[in-house]
Amino acid sequence: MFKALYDNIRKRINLTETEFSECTSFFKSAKIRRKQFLLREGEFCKHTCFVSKGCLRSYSTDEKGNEHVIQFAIEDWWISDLYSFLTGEPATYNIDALEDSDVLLIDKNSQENLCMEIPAFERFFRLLLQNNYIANHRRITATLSATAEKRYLSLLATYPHLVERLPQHQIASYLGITPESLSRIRKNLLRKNR
Amino acid sequence: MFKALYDNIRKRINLTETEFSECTSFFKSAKIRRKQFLLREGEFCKHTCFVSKGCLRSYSTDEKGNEHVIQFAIEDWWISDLYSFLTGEPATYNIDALEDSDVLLIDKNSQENLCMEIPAFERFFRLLLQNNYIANHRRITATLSATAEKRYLSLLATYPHLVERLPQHQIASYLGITPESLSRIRKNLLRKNR
DNA sequence: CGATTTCATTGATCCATGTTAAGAAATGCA
DNA sequence: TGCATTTCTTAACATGGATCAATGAAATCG
Repeated sequence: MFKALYDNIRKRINLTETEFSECTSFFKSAKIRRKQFLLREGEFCKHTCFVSKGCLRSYSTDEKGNEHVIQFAIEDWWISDLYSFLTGEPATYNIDALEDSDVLLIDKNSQENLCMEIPAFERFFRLLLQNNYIANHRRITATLSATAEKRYLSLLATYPHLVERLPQHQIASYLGITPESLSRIRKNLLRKNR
Repeated sequence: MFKALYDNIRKRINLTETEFSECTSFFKSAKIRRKQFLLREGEFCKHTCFVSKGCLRSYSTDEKGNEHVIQFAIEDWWISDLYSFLTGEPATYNIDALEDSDVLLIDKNSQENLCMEIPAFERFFRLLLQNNYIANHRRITATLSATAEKRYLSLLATYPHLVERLPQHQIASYLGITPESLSRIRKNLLRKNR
């Protein structure tokens, strides 16, 4: 079960086998069934979460009750409300499962202890933070300068498997448009390609 | 000249007078005249910048040549391409001055040395990072869920002085709309308030 | 100071996306 | 298996914001 985590970590830092088996004790594993919540808006985000199977998403809800997907996380991805996790403020996002999922959770204390024990993890978690940063960054630039169609194409190019795997209205929500609009955009693209 | 910096730092961490005068030596001061650049897309962002007088902005340019303002920084604000600064990748933003400005610059090495010398600065820079994080976060949520009018009102409520001080087309660019649209939105709001 | 550029406003028109509503297809569940 | 729910598509219409063009006002510069 920890194999996926090991591979994920090794993509970013070097660890001996021994160090890795040490590190696993800082994580707890959990199952989250479809539609179950890992975090609700207003709660405190205590964990950073690694997805070893399934798919989670984070999203916010506006006054009209519309959901806006912030991030998807399938196998080999990390997810959390990093802002709440870092600051200790209440979460502004919800995190729930779109599919029955297996996850590994590490809480703030464990994260700090792990960094004490194996300093390479300082770097690892900093890199996770940076990735998150980059993602936000890209998203802001994309929303400011690209049409929905372009953003869809870019998502499709970067994560084709995601687009195939998830319901279209979730993708639409991520892109910041309605399911109807996405449906139209797709139809249009088909027409163009013929 | 360092008074503004001192006040800014003291808002976040406690420093003795001695520590502060030590810390000033890590910064270099500079003047940036209106329309001059502090950073251009593609260069490496080597500095974090504190504005003690004037106003800077960061912005990206899309394929059509349109500018999209990412952030404004007037007196008492910090600005940089944090992503480039952190990762060492080339900058994706430009930073230039909207008014003749006085700034204090600290480069990456100095920042690290400063943290070694006065560990409280670890916390300080982490807080700057978090602020940036929060700003991005708010921006994403706002663009996903609020109309241009609402975003304008919210900017006006949070930073009224900014909106008064800057040319309207810069505000429009920050909001992700054209100057014409902003002009109409304002006209509309006036009508509503009468 | 006048000349030039930048900025803000307005109107006309266009287009992308939202809204509402309905039905079809797929999926889940009893 | 069959009914209920979820998902996707389509269409008609509404709307926010973009684009284009023109004008006047304000700021900047030589």
